[in-house]
Amino acid sequence: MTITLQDLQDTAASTFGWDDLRPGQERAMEAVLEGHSVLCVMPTGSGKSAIYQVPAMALPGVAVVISPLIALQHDQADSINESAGLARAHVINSGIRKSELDAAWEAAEDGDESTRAKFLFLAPEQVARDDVAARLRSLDVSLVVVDEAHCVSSWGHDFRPDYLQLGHLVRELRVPVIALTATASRPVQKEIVERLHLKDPVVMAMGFDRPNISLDVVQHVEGDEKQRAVRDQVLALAGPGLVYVATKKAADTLAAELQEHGRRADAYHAGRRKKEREAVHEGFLDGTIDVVVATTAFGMGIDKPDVRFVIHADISDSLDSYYQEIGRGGRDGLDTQAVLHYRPEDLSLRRFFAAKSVNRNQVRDLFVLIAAQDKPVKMKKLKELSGLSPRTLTGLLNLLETSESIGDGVKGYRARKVSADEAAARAVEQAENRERIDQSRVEMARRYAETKGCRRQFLLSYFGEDLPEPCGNCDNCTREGAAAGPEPAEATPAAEHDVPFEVDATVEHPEWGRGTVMGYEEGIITVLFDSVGYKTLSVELVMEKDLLAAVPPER
DNA sequence: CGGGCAAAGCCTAAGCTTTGCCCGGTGCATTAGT
Repeated sequence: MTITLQDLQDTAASTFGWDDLRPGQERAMEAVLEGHSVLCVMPTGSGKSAIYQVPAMALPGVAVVISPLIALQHDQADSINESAGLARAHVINSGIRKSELDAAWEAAEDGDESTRAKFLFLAPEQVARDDVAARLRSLDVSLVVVDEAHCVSSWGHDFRPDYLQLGHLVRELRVPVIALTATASRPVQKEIVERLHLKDPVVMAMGFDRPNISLDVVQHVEGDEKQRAVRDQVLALAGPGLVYVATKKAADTLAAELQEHGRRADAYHAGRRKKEREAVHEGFLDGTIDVVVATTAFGMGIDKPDVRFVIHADISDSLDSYYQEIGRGGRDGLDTQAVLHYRPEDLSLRRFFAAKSVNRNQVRDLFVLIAAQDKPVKMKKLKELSGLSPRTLTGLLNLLETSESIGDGVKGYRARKVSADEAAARAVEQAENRERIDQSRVEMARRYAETKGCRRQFLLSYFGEDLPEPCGNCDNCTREGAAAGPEPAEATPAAEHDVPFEVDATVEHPEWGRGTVMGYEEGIITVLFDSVGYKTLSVELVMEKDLLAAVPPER
């Protein structure tokens, strides 16, 4: 039986009550029907979920949906089951009772297509289990969906290492993959495609610009004074809003202060009880809480259209994060404020978090252990043999695998022909690259905070997009004096066209190796180097000294 | 890396500065003990 676009439209209408599919949704679904994988970069609330829900419902098999937060999985499964009027979506995780777990698997294995489960929601940690992976392999799987796919790129070997193992599942199942995310710069998109082993994917990225969000940065010298400024600003602002802070303690303190001043505010961070977090989340959605003061814990899955301000009391760890956070404002298209309160000292905490170290001896020992096996060795066996914690083990395996010292573990890990010292060195190098890149992302956030040019041009250029004219909706564009007079700041308009390399071109630097041109801004070229991360160079200097060489694109 | 707190230091009693130390974000799963 061949499924047609018409079938999908029928399913969309009959099951979900969506009478019209948007062109972008149709294009993505068509690609899936043709057997292609799809990477969708679209803002929350733009109908991203439909892209997998409709085909999954129409196709005979089961869609395996990978999502980072169990709470989110339940919400999505519930909403599907409500639409379908039948339990077609099941959640599998450690908190589910045995009986329900059995029921979920049985529903997925059901021979009767009219009652068979259509969706299984799992976190990557589940997929990483050999028994779960084996059972998934035995199913008739129609699709693999990776929700919040940017996590594949941002959560490395130390936090949720199982995220990096998702590629194995994709390789084994050989079905179309739909990767969904709200924000992913070009390099992040590239990393998602590589990590998930997407072959020839259809990439659908909507423009990043959110012109209704005004961009401001307020510079501070003293910490106390910044704290007061943030508080006073929030007190003066109307409407639902978010305040991002760097630490849990700061979230509690500021929320309490706002409450004392009569604001309906509350704190959200991972240190609070589950019940409390849920209450804050719900209160924000239904309008009983106006201001949520949060750490990075708050964000994913929040779909509230009328957030009027997103204030950062502390700078984010990257512009990727920053853009994601302010992107939670103004989804309704109305005027919204994004204000960053900046102190250079705040960067130190971000640099601290970006610092990741790897124990060379530990990697070496693990490699020696794998090399000593006479046949490919499974995760479970390695856990016993090495005595390492699951997280450490997975993290080290990721490093050894991406640095190509061991095979991919799908049928067990096998050492390649390298010496143990070489393998350890490569793995350490791999981790150091990652750290340099993360540190350089912090550096780009600093440059954003300190730029004298149009903030939006800077941000969009970071995401590989060109905004030809200054936006007129950021502090640098509207500051007194900046707008007055004929093009005062734009002293070198001619240089704009005089760029040595296209955006996205591959270039080579004698010291930093290969990189990708990210964009231009005020006579500065930004290049993301594979091993050292973001670097900015003067265009004039690059041209004068021939600092960068063009690398022809790969065949 | 820097903020914040506690203890020590200063040098003559009560209060201020310096020194030393620890801590800091995201969530899954799992385990021990009620």
